[in-house]
Parts: sequence; C-alpha cells; structure tokens
Amino acid sequence: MLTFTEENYLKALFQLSAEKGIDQVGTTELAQHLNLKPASINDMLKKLKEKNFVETERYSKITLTDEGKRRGAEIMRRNRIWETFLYDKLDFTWDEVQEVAEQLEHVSSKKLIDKLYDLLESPEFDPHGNPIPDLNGNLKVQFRKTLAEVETGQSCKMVAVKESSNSFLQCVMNLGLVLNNKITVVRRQEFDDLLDIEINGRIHTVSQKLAQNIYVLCLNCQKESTCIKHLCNLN
Amino acid sequence: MLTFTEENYLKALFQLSAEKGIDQVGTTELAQHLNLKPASINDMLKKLKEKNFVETERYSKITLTDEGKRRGAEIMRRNRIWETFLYDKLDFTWDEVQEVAEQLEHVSSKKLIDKLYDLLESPEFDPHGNPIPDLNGNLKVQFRKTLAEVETGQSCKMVAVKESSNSFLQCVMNLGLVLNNKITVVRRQEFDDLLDIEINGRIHTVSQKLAQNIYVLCLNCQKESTCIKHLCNLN
DNA sequence: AAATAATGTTAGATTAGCCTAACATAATTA
DNA sequence: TAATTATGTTAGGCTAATCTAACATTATTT
Ligand SMILES: [Mn+2]
Ligand SMILES: [Mn+2]
Ligand SMILES: [Mn+2]
Ligand SMILES: [Mn+2]
Repeated sequence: MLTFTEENYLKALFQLSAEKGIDQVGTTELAQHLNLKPASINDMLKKLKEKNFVETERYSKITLTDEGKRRGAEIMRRNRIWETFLYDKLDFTWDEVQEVAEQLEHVSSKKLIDKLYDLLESPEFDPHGNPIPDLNGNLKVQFRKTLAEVETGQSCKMVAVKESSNSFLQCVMNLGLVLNNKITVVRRQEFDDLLDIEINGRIHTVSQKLAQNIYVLCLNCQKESTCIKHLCNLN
Repeated sequence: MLTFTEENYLKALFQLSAEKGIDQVGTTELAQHLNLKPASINDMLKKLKEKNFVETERYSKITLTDEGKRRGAEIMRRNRIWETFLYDKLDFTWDEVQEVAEQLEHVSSKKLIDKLYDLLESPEFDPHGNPIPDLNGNLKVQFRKTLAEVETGQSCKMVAVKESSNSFLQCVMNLGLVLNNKITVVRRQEFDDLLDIEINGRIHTVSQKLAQNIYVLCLNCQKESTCIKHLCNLN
C-alpha cells in the first residue's frame, strides 16, 4: 500500500514527465510543484527508490520506473474522474474541483473508481480538458497549442486550460469562456502584447500570460488533431 | 483542521457514547474499538484535551465536550451519507460500503457533503439502518429492540443491523434478509437457544448471536416508534 | 481485608514526513 | 577560464502517531 504522500509524489512525477514529454524530473522542480523544500524531496526519493518506483543517481535527474508510471497514472486517473464527478453530478465549478479531488484521489478502491467511471459514462476528458486514462491505460491525446501561438485573424476552439490556480480559472470564467468555445484572435497590440479576442460575438482584451495558459485546437487542422497514446498498463 | 486520526477518535467516542447512552468512554474500550493499544489512546487524549474536544481526569472516564460532539457527529454524518451513496448509486453491497466510507468520511468539504445529501434526496438512514443527522444535527431515532428480544409468535420488521463485520453482514445476506423485511419468530429451541424465524414464507434457523445483532421494530407498536433527537449543532 | 483482575498511565523507542542550514556539484555567464 | 548562479545533497532537528514494557490505580472476588 502506498501512503497518501507517496501517491502525491508519483502523480506529480508522472504529470511533470508527461507535460515535458521527457522522463526526467529535477529535485527543485518537483519541490516547487509539491510546495516542499528540495531536502524533503530527497528524503522521499530514497524511499521511492527503495520500493523501485524511481531510478535516480547522485546529482542527476529522476525517472519513474514502469511500476512508478503505472501508479502515477492510476492516481491521475482517479483525480480526473473525481473532478468530472464533482463537476457533472454535484454542480461544482471549475475552480472548486481541484482542492476536493486532491483528497478524493487517495481513496483506494478499484470498484469505486470503476463504478464512478461507468456512472459518468466513460468520460475522455476532465472539466479542465485534460485526458482521462481509460481502463487499459490509453489516453486520448490532442495536438493542441496555446492561444498565444494562434496567428492573428485565425479562429480556434478552447479544449483545455494549463494552469490550475483559482485566480486563473476565475479569470477565464469571468470572460464567459468554457471548454469548446470558439475563439478568434482579432488583433495583437505591439506595445504591451495584449490580445483582442472574440468570444460569442464580443471582443475582450486579454494578457499574454492568460493566453499562454489556454489550450486550443485550430479550426483548420482538426482531422489529425487527436491520437490514442498508451501510457502503461493500469492492471 | 483536524487530522484524519483525530477525526477517527472523535467519531469513535461519539458512537460509543451514543450506543451506551452515557457520555463516558473508557480507555481500553476505545482502544479496542479503534484497534489500538491503550497507551496510544492516552497520547491522543492529551492532544484532544488540549484542543478542548474531551474532558478527562486521571484514572477516570472520557467525556466529549460540546465541540467534540459536534465534530464527532459531523464525521458520523459524512460516513453514513457516503455509505448511502455507495449503496444507492454505485451498486456496492452491504458489506462493501464500510471500508470505503471509512476513507471517504475524511474528505473535508462542506459543499461536497451537502450536494451528495441532495443528490440522495436527504436520506434519513444509511444502508445499515443507522440514522443520518440532518443539517441541523437532528436525528430520527427509532425505538427498536433486537430480534433476540422478540417474543415467540410475534412478528417484526428489520430496521437495522448492529454489528458491522463482513462475516456477520454476509451471513444476513445469505438469509435473503434486507432492511424492512418482515420477520416472524416461529419457535425457540430450549436446548441451544436457536431461533426458527420465518422470512418471506420460508423458515430459517439462526443463532442467538445473530439475533442479538439485528434491530427490529415490533409490528404492533409502530405509532410511537420513532422520535426526533437533537444531537448538537452541525453549523 | 487481602488477593486478584481489570483498567489506566508513563517512559522510552520507532517511523513517516517535513524543515533549516551548511555544503557539493553542475550549468551559465562574463 | 574564473566567477556566479542554479541545482542537488547531507546532517541534524521537529512533530504526529504509534508501539512495548513497566508501573499505578480501581474494581471485583474470595
Ligand atoms: Mn492528493
Ligand atoms: Mn483537472
Ligand atoms: Mn475513518
Ligand atoms: Mn453504516
């Protein structure tokens, strides 16, 4: 059995690796993600290495083993399923789900998570647009870019958010933006990098920082916009 | 914020007090209930006293303070709501809910528990027939007796189970007994105290021990069989 | 009332998970 | 290349929650 804390570490390692597309995570990086000090990370790494969940050598980066990946993916699956449940069935808002799902993800019961997944009708994405691994560890990956990268004049569809902080999510909600909304980049201001975007016929001005945290699919390249990626065996 | 462990202690104290109908719990008794050693109980009691959740003097019994009761009742409410959710919405069986609810009860989110309660349409009893405190801390109490106390020839209705062990619950399930079933005590065997009972037209023989763990309402005294009891303010 | 059993307490140890402060190595910049 | 900055490690300390073993008090029998 994994402890609550070990689960958080494995999920974090899995997420950071996935985001970067490379199986190497740094001590400081992980510490920042988990709001801990690098020294604490080292203590825990000793334990995770002991248990064969990570591989790491002195002064080099951390890599998850296959078993470590499996466990990390499992927690990620639980987290996203719970978020979906809270959002779909209990009227939680976008910015409320994270905190509660962070706790619920640690409840260990295969039956529980599988039944929830059924109840939600096998969702492919969580409320933030992040993919949920299915029962075989397969993930529906979208080839998305950030709103900041969309060319002026182009239209796109919001499919996910990057940041998960409340301040960011509330900001997006205030714009009236929800997943699958169409966004058109109308204009870019040279001087301060602000973007004028059109949502539902209205023009809003947003910062570069905000645009970098919104994932979109361009409307003209949707044929090859998703693929199935096998992460690891969840059984 | 209470820790996971403190919550378990307060719930246990609250339950034991309630079952006994007296606000005094012993160290050893509590240790047994929580599967711990008496020495560990003492350590934790120091902390709970510090925080004003219990009152206790050297070599005497433990009493919950009002605030301690409130917290205990809150965890009990969460536990029973989760059990009901698992049973009603996710097809868990009688004997499966306990273990998972024991974990879920520690997720702290007022909104979560209130929304679940709505989703389940304000249930008054959990799958084991135990009452769920409502939002004001009111409980629907039934004046029940055990099946062992029912006179020969009398009929009654099963409203709850006492024990929560899997072996007991499975035993009851094997008899085809579910809550609200009518049971008639047909015969008592002098020699070994076994009872013959009739359920759905079939006769079964059951032990005294089993009968002592099944709560029933007698069919002829149903007018005054329940009352509302105010436990404590849950807000 | 004395002996015995039951119950409660204390001291001292252990483990998990975190910290700070000092130090070591690696990467970047001048 | 030398200095500086960033990153990673270690030693030593802290708290929460548990344990065992020894001891103290209270309750129950004889
Ligand atoms: Mn978590
Ligand atoms: Mn999410
Ligand atoms: Mn619990
Ligand atoms: Mn129950």
